[in-house]
Amino acid sequence: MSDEQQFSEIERIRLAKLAALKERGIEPFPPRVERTYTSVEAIQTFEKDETKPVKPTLVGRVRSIRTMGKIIFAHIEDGFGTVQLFIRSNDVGAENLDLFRDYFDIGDFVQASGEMFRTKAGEVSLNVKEFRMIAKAITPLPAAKDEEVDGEIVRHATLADPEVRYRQRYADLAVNPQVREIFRIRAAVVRALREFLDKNDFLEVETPVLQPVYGGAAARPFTTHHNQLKQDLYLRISFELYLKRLLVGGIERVYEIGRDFRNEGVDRKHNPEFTMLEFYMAYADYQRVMDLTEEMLQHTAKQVLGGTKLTYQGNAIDLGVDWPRIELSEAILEFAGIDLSKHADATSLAKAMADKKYNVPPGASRGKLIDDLVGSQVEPKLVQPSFLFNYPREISPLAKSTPGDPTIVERFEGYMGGFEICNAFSELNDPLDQLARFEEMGRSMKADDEDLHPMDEDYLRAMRYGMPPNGGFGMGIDRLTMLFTDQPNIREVILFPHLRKRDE
RNA sequence: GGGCGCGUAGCUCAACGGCAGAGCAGUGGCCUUUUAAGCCAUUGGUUGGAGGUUCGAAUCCUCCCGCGCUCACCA
Repeated sequence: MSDEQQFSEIERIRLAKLAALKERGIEPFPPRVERTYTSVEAIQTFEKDETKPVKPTLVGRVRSIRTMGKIIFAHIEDGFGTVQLFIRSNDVGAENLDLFRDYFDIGDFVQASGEMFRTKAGEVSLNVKEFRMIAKAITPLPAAKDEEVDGEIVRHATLADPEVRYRQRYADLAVNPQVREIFRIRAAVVRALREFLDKNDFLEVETPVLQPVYGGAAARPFTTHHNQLKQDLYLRISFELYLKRLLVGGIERVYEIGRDFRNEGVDRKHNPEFTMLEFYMAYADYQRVMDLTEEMLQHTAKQVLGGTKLTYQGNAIDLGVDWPRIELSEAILEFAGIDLSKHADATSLAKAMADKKYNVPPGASRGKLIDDLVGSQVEPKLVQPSFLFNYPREISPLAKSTPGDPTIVERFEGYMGGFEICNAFSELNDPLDQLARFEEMGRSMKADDEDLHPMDEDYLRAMRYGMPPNGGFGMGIDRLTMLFTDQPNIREVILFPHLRKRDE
């Protein structure tokens, strides 16, 4: 394929400009640049006292150009804001003005020096004395100004196609400042969580991503292989079993923030790799963890948003109140109209659900049915932050049973904005009970080979050395970020979300 | 995996069986205080791909590719 075919007309023109610059002895990609102020610093410094000269050297990407004969106005954008360049033939010389006009394009990175001043229209700008190219752009940025037909609404037509936005996130970020803001908030969320846990004496650790035995959650793993060891390995689906090994080792409070990988369906709440926070706290139970969860998320909201109130998809949410704690069976009675105490087995519960016209997966266990009820009838209604607690044992193999009822475990999930954000329990620390649970799971899994989970013998050995009673917690950082940035889709808070491969 | 929808110029979108268009971007020109600059001129398309129906297909049909929504799946 020739260059003629693989480059667009605009790109060919820009390549010609690039060649022309080199021809004139100008290096379009110099190795070093100078900068004495950011855009915002230059403007603010000047505004403090406009009688005092401010002579900055600025850098940035050209975002607009308005040529008016012997003067040129252009806006450049750096990582902090934008600033207008004022380039006048009288100041830079006719030759340089022509150079800018003929060879500089929107998208190019430039360096410019001069003196700050205020234009007749009132905008603080740089009166340019010298400028130079510091990086030439070949491909035009996917943005353009747009004009409403009836002249009412002013709108810039920037990249909107979700497919291109995700596949070419660099272009999305370059033209959509609100997208950059999402990832600043995301970073602030993680920072605030870390800060909170560090302050509460939790030790941050890193545990293996490549695991010989996967566990700690219900999901199919990604499989890989180590050549020299001649052994299959799995990308972790959770950190749980490794972090709890550390409790055995005498670390009382431990947490990890990192990536989990689950080989499952992709939708607006699921990406194959996602960021998880898990912490484990010795000598705490799940009620104590609920208290800490409330505190942690209130702290995070204050740090990130400056307060405890946020709006998610049109719903006002306040994290600042005491979160309601609703027993799971009560929530199901209230929101789904089914009294679990009257349906002690799967058959009976399935019938009750069918009577209510709820979806009933065939062959599901009672625990699975309850989980489905929560997901379809309860979860969407939990817009304000709240906890559901006391879950069925059969869907919680790592949680400790309640003292009064062996079929129920001390587990809670936190909900906000109509979806689950965290999952926690009083961790099971009895190795014999844990072995029984694994065997139980193994049996119920045999019906479906794909989901068969291996037994983690080493984890059981660790438990036999003695594990302190503890409360554990897991939370999806991506989903929390969705709430804090009011985004309906997880792809909006992941820089490079997974998409199907496309032949180009 | 199922259902529904979408895919047209660099970007945002029209045209919906009858000559493939607009705004912005680009290119050439005028313009020394613009900022949606303005004015004049102008380039740019295998309408996601392949096949079919038709005198004629961006438009209708089939298949494929990709994306979105949704359902299912997801201890």
